[in-house]
Amino acid sequence: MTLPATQTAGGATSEPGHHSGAAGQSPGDDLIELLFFAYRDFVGDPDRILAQYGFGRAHHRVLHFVDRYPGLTIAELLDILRITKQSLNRVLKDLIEQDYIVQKTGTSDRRQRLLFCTDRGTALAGDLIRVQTHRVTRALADPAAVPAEGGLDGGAISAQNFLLAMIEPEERAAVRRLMARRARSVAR
Amino acid sequence: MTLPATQTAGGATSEPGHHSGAAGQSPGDDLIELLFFAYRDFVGDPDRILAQYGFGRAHHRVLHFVDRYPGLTIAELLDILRITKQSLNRVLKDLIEQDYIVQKTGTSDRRQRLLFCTDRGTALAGDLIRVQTHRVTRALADPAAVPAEGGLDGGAISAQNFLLAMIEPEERAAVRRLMARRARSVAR
DNA sequence: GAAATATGTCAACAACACTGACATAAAACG
DNA sequence: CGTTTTATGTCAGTGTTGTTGACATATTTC
Repeated sequence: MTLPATQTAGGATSEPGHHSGAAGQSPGDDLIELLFFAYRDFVGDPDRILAQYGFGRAHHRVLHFVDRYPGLTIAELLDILRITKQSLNRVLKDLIEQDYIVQKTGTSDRRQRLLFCTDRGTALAGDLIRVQTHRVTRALADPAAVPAEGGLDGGAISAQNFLLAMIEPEERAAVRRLMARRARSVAR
Repeated sequence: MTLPATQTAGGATSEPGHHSGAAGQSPGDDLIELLFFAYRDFVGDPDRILAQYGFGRAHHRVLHFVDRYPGLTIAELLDILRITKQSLNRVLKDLIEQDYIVQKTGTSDRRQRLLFCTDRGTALAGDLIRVQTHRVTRALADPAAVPAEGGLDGGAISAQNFLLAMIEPEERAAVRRLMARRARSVAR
C-alpha cells in the first residue's frame, strides 16, 4: 500500500445531514476498517499455500473444520459454514477424491457421513493452521500497543491493537496513515 | 447453529505426527475460528441491506471507502482493496450509473479521477456503517467477558472476548459449544 | 517528442456462492 | 408395516466477484 497525502478537488456533492459522509465518528469506527484489513491479510497466508495445491478458500474452510472437529457430519458443516450443500459438495468432492478427507458411515445413524482427515489432510491442515497461528501469536505479542489519545474505552484499545497487529507489518504504516487521513478531515 | 454432542465412528485414519489433527493446541488457536465466525456475521448485516439495492459486497467496500475518504483516486482504491482495475470498474460503474458515486477530474493531475459520494451514496453508506458500528459498539460494551481458565495471555483474552461478542448473540452458545468440543478432545 | 503514468475497456475464464428440482437410503412414527 | 421425515447426493442453470491479457486514451514527465 502506498497512499499519498490528502488532496481535494471541487468538493463533494454531499452536504451535512444524517450521516454526512466521512463524519459521524463513533467509538470503534476504526474497528470496522481494521477488521477488513486484518481479515484480508489473515486469509492471505493460507491462500498462497492453497494455490499450490489447486485449492481455494472454500477448500480451506472445509479442511480446517474437519481437521479440528473430526467426525463432523455434513449437516454440522453446513451449519458452520452457512453455505448450501451444493456448494459444499463441490469442494468436498475435490478433497475426498484427492485423498485429503474420508467419509465414514455413522454408527448410530447410518444416514450420516462422518468426516475425517487422512494423513495428507492433517498435514495440509497443519501447514495452514501454522501460518495463521503464527500471525495471531505475533499479533498477541506485538508491542505496537500505542494507547489511543482519548480515554480508555474498555477493551476498545486492545481490540484495535490486536487487529492492527494482525495486518501485514509492511502495510501497517499505510493503514495508519489512511485512517489518520480520515481523523484529520473529521477534526476539521 | 445447532450442533449436537460429540460422536465417533471407526476412528480417523490420522496418526500422531507433526500436527496430529485436532491436537497441537496453541494459545490463540481459538482466535482463528473466532475471526471466521465474527467476520461471517460482521459482513452479514450489510449483505442483507445491499441485497435490497441489488448490490453486493464489492459494491459495499467501494462505497464505504469512498464515503470515509472522499477524494480517493482509482489507484488508491485499488491499493486498499487489492483487486484488479477490471474488477473495480465493474462495480464502480454500477455505483456511478445509479448515482451513488461521482468522479471529478483531479486539479493538480488531470489524469486522476477523484471519487466522491453523492447524497444517495452518503445515505446508503451511512445505513451500512450504522449496522456495523452497532455490532462493534455492542461487542465492546458486552459484559460476556468470561476470563479464560488459564493464565493471562496479555491481550489474548480481550481479543477473544471481542471477537466472540461480535458473533450474532443467538449463535454464540453454539460456537462456544463447538469450540468446547475441540477442547475436550484435546484434553483427552 | 518520447516515455511513463492514470485510467478505461473488451474478452475470456475461474472460484464460489445461489436456486430449484429430483433421487436414494435410513430412521422415525403411527 | 407402511408412510413420512431426515440426511445426503446430484443435475442444471445462474450471478457475483475475482483473475489474466491485450489494447486505447489522455496527461504528465523527462
